[in-house]
Amino acid sequence: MTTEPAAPSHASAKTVLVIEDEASLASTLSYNLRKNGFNVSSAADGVEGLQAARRDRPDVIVLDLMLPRMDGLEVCRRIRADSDVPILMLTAKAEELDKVVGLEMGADDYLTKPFSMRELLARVRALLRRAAARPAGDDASRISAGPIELDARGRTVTRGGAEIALKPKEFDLLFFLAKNAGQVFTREQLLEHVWGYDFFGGSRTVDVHIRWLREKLEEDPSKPRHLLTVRGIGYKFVR
Amino acid sequence: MTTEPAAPSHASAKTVLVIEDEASLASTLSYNLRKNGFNVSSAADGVEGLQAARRDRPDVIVLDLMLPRMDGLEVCRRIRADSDVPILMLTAKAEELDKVVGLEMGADDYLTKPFSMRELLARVRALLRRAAARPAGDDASRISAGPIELDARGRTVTRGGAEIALKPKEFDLLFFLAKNAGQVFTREQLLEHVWGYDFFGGSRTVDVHIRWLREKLEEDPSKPRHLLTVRGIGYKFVR
DNA sequence: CATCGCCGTTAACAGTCCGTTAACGCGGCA
DNA sequence: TGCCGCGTTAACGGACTGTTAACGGCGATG
Repeated sequence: MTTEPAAPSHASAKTVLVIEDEASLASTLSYNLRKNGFNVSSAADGVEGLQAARRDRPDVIVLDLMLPRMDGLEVCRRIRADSDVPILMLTAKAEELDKVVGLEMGADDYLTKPFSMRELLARVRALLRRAAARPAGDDASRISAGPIELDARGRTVTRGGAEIALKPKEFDLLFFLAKNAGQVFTREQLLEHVWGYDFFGGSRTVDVHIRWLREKLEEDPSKPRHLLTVRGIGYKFVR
Repeated sequence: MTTEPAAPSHASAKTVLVIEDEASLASTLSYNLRKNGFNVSSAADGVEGLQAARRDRPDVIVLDLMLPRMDGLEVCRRIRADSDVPILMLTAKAEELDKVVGLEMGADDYLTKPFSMRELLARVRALLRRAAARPAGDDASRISAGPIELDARGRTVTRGGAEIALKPKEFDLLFFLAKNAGQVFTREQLLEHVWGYDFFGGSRTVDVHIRWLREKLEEDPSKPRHLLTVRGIGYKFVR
């Protein structure tokens, strides 16, 4: 992970996070982006990329589909779990389009290799314009429900101002449910969205995490007011 | 709009609406889509395209950005006003991307000319897969009948704003009847649609559930106004 | 490199809720 | 009036969920 203090950084300069394992491409991207006035940070595999995304809060992310340690789709999905940052995906072959269905995973745009720097820059700029045009309060990084407040940026939860310590999975699950408040999800849906499409464990895991969340969030865990069971279906979060 | 009972839909040929003014491209698109098993309808300008979209209810729309009479963005926006049909936009130059911001307008994907038929087909298929994967009940998920309101996403029912607790089967049965309001169903039909084709129990089960629903929904359960008996046939829901 | 501690997962058990069925009563229709 | 269809109730058995605890892995830490 290279977090070189980026070149001449204007106050208005936007930061691009490049997640790309192929060294030559990564440096070409960084060079050209910097030359065009962007701050650039980079990561060489999926896990580092995810960490960098959460830490650096870039304005745009350029994300390769094929990555060591965690593939691009999974990275994309996890970033999307608590951020609306525009994501431009890079795919090696047109055939991978089928796999991408990337927009479904939450990517905002994609490019098929090989591509010109000119095109990449155009798309990065387009994504930034889009993001700028988006209403400011549209940021889904903060969610509140009664006395409970969620902050995706710091991954913190407070109830009545007091911070509540949640384990990573607990936070992910709670945040997903809160983001889609009012909607019921089956255990399988929750596993797919929160745990990941490649999770093959049993669905009772969800129950246990719900139990723990209730213990920490609900006034009376045996009579939950927010994390509700929908018998025969699954769970939902209500404000 | 057909009012048949919503039954499991079998796989059938999907319809693509092509809205493109350039005749040679339009016919190439139609030819290739048909060759690949799609039904194709087409329109040569924006106004016709919008009409066709509303009339034909296609499964996917391929929409050129530059069109006579009404441009693609406007068509896209108007289609989105009352439909979630996937839209694939075609742009003449990469630079138009700037203008497109197409996804923001509600398009689901786009292609820059020139493109290969192979790529177009891949993207059309990807859009169809996306649409198919989208949870059913994602639209038409809210039904109201007088003071009674149904929400499929949260599986909640309210009467006059107050939430009514229903058991899983009760909700399924009510939702099915409400979705097909005005139509009479025999007990066997209800068992097939609500319980499932593999249910082998007796039909009196339906009666009991109707009874329970009346108890919870009707002002005077002995004189139901919504859940009506059709003697000798079965039941129906009226608004 | 070893150890510790945290977290996620799983299994097991208990309790609750729900769906089904049977039985009886009532009312309409022939 | 007799039969058939429907309303109504209660009870049983099973499915689903709540709850707890133990296990194993993984990263942190020294």
